Amino acid sequence: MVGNIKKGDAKEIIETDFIPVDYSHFDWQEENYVRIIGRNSDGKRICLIDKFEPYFWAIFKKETSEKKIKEIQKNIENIKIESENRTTEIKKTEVHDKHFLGQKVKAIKIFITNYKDAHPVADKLDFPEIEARREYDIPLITRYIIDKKLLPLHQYKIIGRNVDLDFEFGSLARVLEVDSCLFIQKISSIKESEELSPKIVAYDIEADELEIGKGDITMISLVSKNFKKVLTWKKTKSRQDYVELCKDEEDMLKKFVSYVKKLNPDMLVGYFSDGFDLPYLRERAEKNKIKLSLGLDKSQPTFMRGRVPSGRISGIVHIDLFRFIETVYSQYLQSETLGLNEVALEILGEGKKDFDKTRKSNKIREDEWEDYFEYNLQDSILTYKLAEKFWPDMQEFCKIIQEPLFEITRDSMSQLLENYILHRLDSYDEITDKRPLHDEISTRRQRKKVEGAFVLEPKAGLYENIAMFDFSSMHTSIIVSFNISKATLLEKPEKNVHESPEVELNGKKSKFYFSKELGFLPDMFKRLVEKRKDCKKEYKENPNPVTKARSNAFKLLSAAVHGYIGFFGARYYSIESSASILAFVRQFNKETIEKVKKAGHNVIYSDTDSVAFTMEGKTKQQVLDLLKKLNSELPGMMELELEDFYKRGIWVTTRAGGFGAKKKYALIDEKGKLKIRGFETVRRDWCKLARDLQNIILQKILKEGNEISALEYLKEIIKKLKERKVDKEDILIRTQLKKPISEYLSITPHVIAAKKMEEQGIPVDVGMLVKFFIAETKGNTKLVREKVKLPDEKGEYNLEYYLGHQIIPAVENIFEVFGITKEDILGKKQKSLGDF
DNA sequence: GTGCGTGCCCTACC
DNA sequence: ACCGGTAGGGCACGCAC
Repeated sequence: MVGNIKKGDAKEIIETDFIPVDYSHFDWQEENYVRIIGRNSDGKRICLIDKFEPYFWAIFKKETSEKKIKEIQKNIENIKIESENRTTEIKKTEVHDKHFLGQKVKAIKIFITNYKDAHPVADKLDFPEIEARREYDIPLITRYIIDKKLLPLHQYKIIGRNVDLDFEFGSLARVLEVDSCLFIQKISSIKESEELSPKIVAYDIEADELEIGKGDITMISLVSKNFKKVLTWKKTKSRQDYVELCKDEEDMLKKFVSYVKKLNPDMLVGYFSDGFDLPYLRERAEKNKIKLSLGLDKSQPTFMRGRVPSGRISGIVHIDLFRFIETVYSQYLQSETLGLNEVALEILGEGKKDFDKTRKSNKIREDEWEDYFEYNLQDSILTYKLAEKFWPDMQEFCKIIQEPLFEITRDSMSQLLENYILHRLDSYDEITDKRPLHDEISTRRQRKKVEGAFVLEPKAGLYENIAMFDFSSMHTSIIVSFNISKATLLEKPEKNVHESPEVELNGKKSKFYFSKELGFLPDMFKRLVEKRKDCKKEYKENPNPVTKARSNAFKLLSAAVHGYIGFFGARYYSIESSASILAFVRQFNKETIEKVKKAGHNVIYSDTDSVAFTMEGKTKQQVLDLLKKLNSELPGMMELELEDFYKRGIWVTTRAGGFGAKKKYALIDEKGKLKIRGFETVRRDWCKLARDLQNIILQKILKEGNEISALEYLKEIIKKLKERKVDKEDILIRTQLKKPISEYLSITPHVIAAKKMEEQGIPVDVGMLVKFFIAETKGNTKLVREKVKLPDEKGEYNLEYYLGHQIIPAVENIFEVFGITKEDILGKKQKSLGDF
């Protein structure tokens, strides 16, 4: 179905299929245009250009008369703003019946020449009849996608005319490295559409200094399908054919650009590349006085400021895979850090090559460079493989959220959800509410915390035959069932409305009321949760990477709803809603506990949306019947599910008060699979020795139902510790550095470790995991921090510390359940370290 | 000088 | 600035005795 795609033949009409990948906008003759880069099914790279007509809304107060509206419309049409180099005028206006926050309103759609004029024009509209001005803060591309329905990664049929490269859009279209450039005339959807098979290129650099641009870049690796390359200027013999020797750094940078052009990727993927590789390349290009013209329009990468700067390459989607994995996948990863090595090991079963690159390159021996190249190449190989692995996830998020790949791989969860909402408001005829400004954000941030969920204190002990119920998507199903949102919140109680339990907000106790007329957000969230259920079912029936990714995307979005409503940066923030939702959460949780008790069970534990209880001799069927009964009593779309049946479970006391410890338990299911929550086993800031020990002890106790062999095992480990046979790796403590060293008020062991690293010239970054161990020291110091040593420092581990502060604390409360005390473990008579 | 409460800090659960 | 409330627990520190 593809026409004869070639550049030239100005104005010729072309028809082609097309999948949008990269979106940007530009100004020409003071007007806004959108430029979309994508592919057709022949793999040709096509650029589409479309006109964008910017507009925003002015919403009238309820009682405004038709006459007054017409009058104001005229006034608005006459607005002119003179600025230094141009005059801003209103192109046209239209009066529409719309909805705003669920209310029917009359609103004027105000079309302006240039998107940039939206704010100044909006500021001019100070008519008393105008209640609000909205949508001047919607990003241009978002608006374009919503209005034209040209969704990223969907396939379309496009009819367009060849752009006259000599006359239209200045040199913009002419310099573009694409197969064809069309001005859009018609977009139509395709029924049996194809998916994009993206061309991915992964890259990675090695540099002498970690500070951006400070040292030379010694090598750059590039990996794509059937392609691998390491570029370097280091003159050393290499037997590997993938190593290409460049004259100098400048030549290497130029070759990098030319290889990227030759490979012609849709996506250029790095790992941490927003924060390291791309800005480094850009800086070094500048130092070498050359242009890093990676863009399809030969432009250099640009960096948008944000929490982390985002590196954008015109026409090619630059993806920092780390950022995407961090938001959408980190909760599923066991890895303690999200570094390339650990993530790749867990997901691909393959890690980085072993190479000590902490040395400056002049310290690297001639014969070691070969390994360094291989190390560098491997990083790109891993990045490439991860990109392939996560492509279904990126694709599904992109299709569901309907924002471009560049955005969805960098957005936080609440931004993703907000974009999901923005792209669906059209079907409710809703005008989008505004993004909070600085003052509003600080007010929101200053408010007192609202009371959260309820957690039941467990009674410590070993339990047999346990069942657990939990509410599915509890917060979201409460929102839907009680129609909770900013727009459905009523100012005062009315007849026949939803009423929240009493909540305390800013020191005042009150109830909140929500209309029973279905709100657009509750309706949208209802669809979201239903979609989540459908996709979960789809995945179970047909498990594959795509259905898994889709199911996961809807799961994450459903789970983010409540957080979004209470998030200070949200357009649809509503603290009254958030407080009400949490009050309902507490109420339903407590009611469920009571009902389960009343049915004759012993409720052991409960946290937020779950209840764990013993079977008390009842059959599984009886428990399922109870579940059915409880469900029949729940309102709306609220639903209680069976989490699972468990053979045994253990709850312990807190170290401090001897109360039952919350958020800390271990269960074993009927297949022998363990579910461990909160214990040191799952905490990365405990040493491996203590964690592994605790894990095995929990396993033995839960499998066997008693402590006998667990105790034997413990004694073995203590013996091994005392004989100093424990590996160094197993006694390392890892703690994250959450802020710069200087900002710490209290100087803890991990801060000391970080300081030591700094002294040794090891780069210390915020967010890094600091590794250290507690060593035997001379003198009579009490402070742990004075015994801190870095992993490669000489010294014996501190026996007393590891016994008294790692091993014993990790198991003490577990054995206490069986009436075995610390003294029993260590030998009764000895005050210090007894021997067995 | 010890011992305990408190604040800081980190990390987990949901 | 990028979901937030609930919770456990280690370490340092300062006050009470």
